[in-house]
Amino acid sequence: MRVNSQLVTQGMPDSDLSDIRDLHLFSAMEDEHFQRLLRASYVQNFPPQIELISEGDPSDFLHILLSGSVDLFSSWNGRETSMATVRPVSTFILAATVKDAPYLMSARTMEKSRIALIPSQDVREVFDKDSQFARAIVGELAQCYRGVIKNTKDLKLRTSLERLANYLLRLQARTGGAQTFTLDAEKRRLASVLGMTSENLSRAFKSLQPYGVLVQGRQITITNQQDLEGFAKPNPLIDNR
Amino acid sequence: MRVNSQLVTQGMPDSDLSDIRDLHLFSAMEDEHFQRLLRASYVQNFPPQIELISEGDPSDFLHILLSGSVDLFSSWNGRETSMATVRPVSTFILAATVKDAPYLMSARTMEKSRIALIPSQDVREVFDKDSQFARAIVGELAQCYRGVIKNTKDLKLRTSLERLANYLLRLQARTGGAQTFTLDAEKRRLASVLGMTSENLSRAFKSLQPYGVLVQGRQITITNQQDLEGFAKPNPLIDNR
DNA sequence: GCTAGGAGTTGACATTTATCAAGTGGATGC
DNA sequence: GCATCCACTTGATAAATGTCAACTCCTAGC
Repeated sequence: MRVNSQLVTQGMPDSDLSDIRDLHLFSAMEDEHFQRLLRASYVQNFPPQIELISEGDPSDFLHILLSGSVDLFSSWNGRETSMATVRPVSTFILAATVKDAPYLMSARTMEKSRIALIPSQDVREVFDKDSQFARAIVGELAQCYRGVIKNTKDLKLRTSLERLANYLLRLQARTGGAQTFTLDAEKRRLASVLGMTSENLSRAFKSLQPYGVLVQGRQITITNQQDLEGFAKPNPLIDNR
Repeated sequence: MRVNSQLVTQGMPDSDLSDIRDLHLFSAMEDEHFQRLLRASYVQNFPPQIELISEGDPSDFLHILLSGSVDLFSSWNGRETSMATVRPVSTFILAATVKDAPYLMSARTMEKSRIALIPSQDVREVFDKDSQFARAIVGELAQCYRGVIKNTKDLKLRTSLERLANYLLRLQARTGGAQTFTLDAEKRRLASVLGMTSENLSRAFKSLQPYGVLVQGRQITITNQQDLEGFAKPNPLIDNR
């Protein structure tokens, strides 16, 4: 145990350890298995704009973002699109890890980021031993699955203007519900997340002005909550995420 | 055991039972737990065009399609889109069941269908007891998750023409790889699955003609495999599903 | 055989979205 | 303080996609 403990904490501060342990994914599992998971894990700091993962690569590590932010994106035929933004503290690329299948998305840091890397092999081994862990993974995967389904509904059922309006309402709710709040990403990334071009996003913001949306740089003010909600028609089966 | 066995087979023929048992999801679990699952389950035949599930409903049953076919679709603000097609033998709405959360999609039979219904409550209970079952659910959910991610990439990175071209190549592969094969759904449903209108699908088929696609009703012939693949640029990280 | 209905197609047109090119404006670095 | 860079914006235009209406064609039902 002494040795394990030594290895575990090698380069991994207690604060990181407890951040990870507190994640829903790891909170219920046995201590021994948690130690086992971290045996060959390590934490690393990355500068901004570093590509951590390229889609198609074998999934060698389960990643846990401890601080900073990570963009998950995909490419095809010279085009690229942002699929999601990872914010601390959470894991990413869990599905590839448990299936031992290639990553479907690439990942790059958006800012200076601190990331824990757990060997996928160990995740799969512990997953076979620890039922609590297996159950937590089920919960996590089901959550992720439902998130992607909601995103698909957003994409297929709404115009880009409607997607933007609902995005703003979700962001407002997520940041505390105040009338004024701040975009959490560059507008061009936001455009890509919403499935549109930067130019179109610019125009979309203007088109939302009559519905009570004031844009000043990254700062958004909802001047008429009712009008915006009337236009956006948010729906829990799409927007609760 | 006698009693259980009696209950289990009540209205559920052995062929159905073994079809279900053979599913990856149930194949490794303990017999006792399998019996437990089926205790309050039943099988029902549905006519075509019956709405089995409405999005937003509580997820009372895990559904297993034994024969026929089921359309999963979603609506918002008077619009509707097909999300996926379920073909036998497979389960659907697993994520809602394990999360005990409302369905995100509605489901309707496309043809006469035979469906087993397992109380979600039982699924969650057995899932807590049977590690093998929990593990199988992880595999299933990860698979589903990756499927939806691929679909999102398809939607965001490709034009409707490219989506159709790749759909045809996937269908061709799925049906055995012959030059000629048959569409497995109405064209209007196909259009909705691909995120376009029927009218647009009609024109898209015409636009693919120069690339070696011959359409005769529901029958498709790929007259120039190379040209079509050159245009479609299929990619395993999007199209292997 | 005839009719009615519905899926599919087609054409004309509108809307949405992307592309390209030329700005603006603010932040950074020397 | 000034030049440079880069995100963002704006306008003009093109391409993709949706809408509406009319039409064809097949089939189910009588």
